[in-house]
Order: sequence, then C-alpha cells, then structure tokens
Amino acid sequence: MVEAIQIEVSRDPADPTLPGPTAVALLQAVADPIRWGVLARLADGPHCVCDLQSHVPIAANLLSYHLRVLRDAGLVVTSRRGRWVDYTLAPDARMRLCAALPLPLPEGGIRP
Amino acid sequence: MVEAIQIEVSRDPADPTLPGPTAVALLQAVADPIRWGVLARLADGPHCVCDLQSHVPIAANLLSYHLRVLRDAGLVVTSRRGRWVDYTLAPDARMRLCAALPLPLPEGGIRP
DNA sequence: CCTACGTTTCAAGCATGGTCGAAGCAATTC
DNA sequence: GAATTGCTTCGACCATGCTTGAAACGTAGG
Repeated sequence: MVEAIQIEVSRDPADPTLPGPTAVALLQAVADPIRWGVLARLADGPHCVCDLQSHVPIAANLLSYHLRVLRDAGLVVTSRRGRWVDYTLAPDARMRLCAALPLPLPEGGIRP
Repeated sequence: MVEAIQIEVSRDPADPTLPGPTAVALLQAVADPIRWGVLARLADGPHCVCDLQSHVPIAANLLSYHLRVLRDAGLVVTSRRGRWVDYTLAPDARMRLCAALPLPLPEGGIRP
C-alpha cells in the first residue's frame, strides 16, 4: 500500500526567492492583532467561540470574521458540540507557519 | 562593567495571548510577496538595490517603498557604497521573526 | 411549536496599504 | 558645473481588508 502525502510548497521550486502560493497568505492571516491573539490562545488546546469571545473586546460577528480567515488559511479546524463550536489549532499549523517564513530558522531553533 | 541588552517583547507580559507591540508589525512586513522575496534573497548575503531590482518586475520607486517598510520594521539595514546602497539582513532578523509568531515552534525546530 | 442562545452570513461604510507618475537628492563622471 | 546614475520621497489614486449593524442559521430548552 502506498501512502500519498501532500506536502506544501512554501517557495517556488523554480526560484526559492519567490514565495509559494500559500506562504504569504498564511503570514497575512497571522499578521493581525486579533487573529494573533486567537492563535496564541488556541496554542494550549481547543476553545469554544464564546470562550475566545470573552477575552477579546470585539463584537461577535467580527470575531467570527477573523475566525473564518484563520479557517480559510487552514490554521484552525472546527467541530460543533451542541450549540457551541470548538476551534482547534490545525495539527500542522506550527510547521506550516515556520515554513512560510522567508528566512531559514537559526540553528537549533528558537523557543519564543 | 555591566552590559545592557535590549530584549524585544513579542508578547504582552501581562497576558501572553496578546501580541507585543512589534510582533504583528513584523509579521505584516513579511506578509507581502515582494518583501518576502527580498528577504529570501537577502538571506544569502547583502545585495545592492539595483541587484534586487533586477529580480523583481516592479518600478524602482515601488521597490524603494517596500525596502522602506522592511527598514522601518528593523529587518534590514543599509549602507552606502559609492552610488549604490547595500541592503543587509539585520543580525537578529531570524530570531525576531520566529519570536513574533503566536505559536511556539515545534520541538527541534524546522528547516524550511 | 415557539423562544432563547450561540454562531455565522450579508451588505454597506470606512480606513489602510499598495501602486503609479513626477520630482528630489546624493554621489560619480565628463 | 552640468549631466548621468542610483535611489528615495512626495502626492494622488485605487484596491483591499477591517469594521459595523442587521438578518439568518442550527441547536437546545420551555
């Protein structure tokens, strides 16, 4: 049996100094204070929207908008639990974000 | 003698789920195809503007605008050499970018 | 069923950032 | 010092993305 795994192209294979199709989109999704905060909160596990809501001073529909951006970027996934919707960090979110940076990481990595 | 080193705050010390003052600004600077390409090219050493120019199909003044954004973000530094201006990656650019991400890096780091 | 709750979608403002054309400035060459 | 080269700045346009208010949706409970 053969496993077919899809690997993302964060750079143009022909010219590595050109960003791949998703690299910039991924960074744009993170380059917003609200979405940054949501991702940071999701780093420690799933949260429902109302929980995220309670930590951000914005309207519900606006939060929903930003969550959609993160969803479209594939950085988070959702699951419904009764009335509530839980948001979880996509399993490959960290890896994809690192790979989206235009600079190779320093040796040994960094712990922010 | 005491050395005073300035460490950047990529997160709000009071609430780590809030971005620090420069984290989002840094990511915004990278979240553009042209600037992404410039940084990727600078990763292998200094380049003068005319060299960068020859790899990007945009007007000179527009390139200058994007270089200014990178300069203002502190990701690159310049030095004049005769008529030419050389752009170099700031020594802490990699570290600051990694620290600006809202997610802690995966164990062992990633080589993009 | 009808209501309440949690969340999303829609359509319309508004602000911001990227783009373009023209002019400006610094350093070299003639 | 006049002209040229390399790069930057300025002002105005335009597209995009964030924000807002109102409405719609699915689910649970009275």
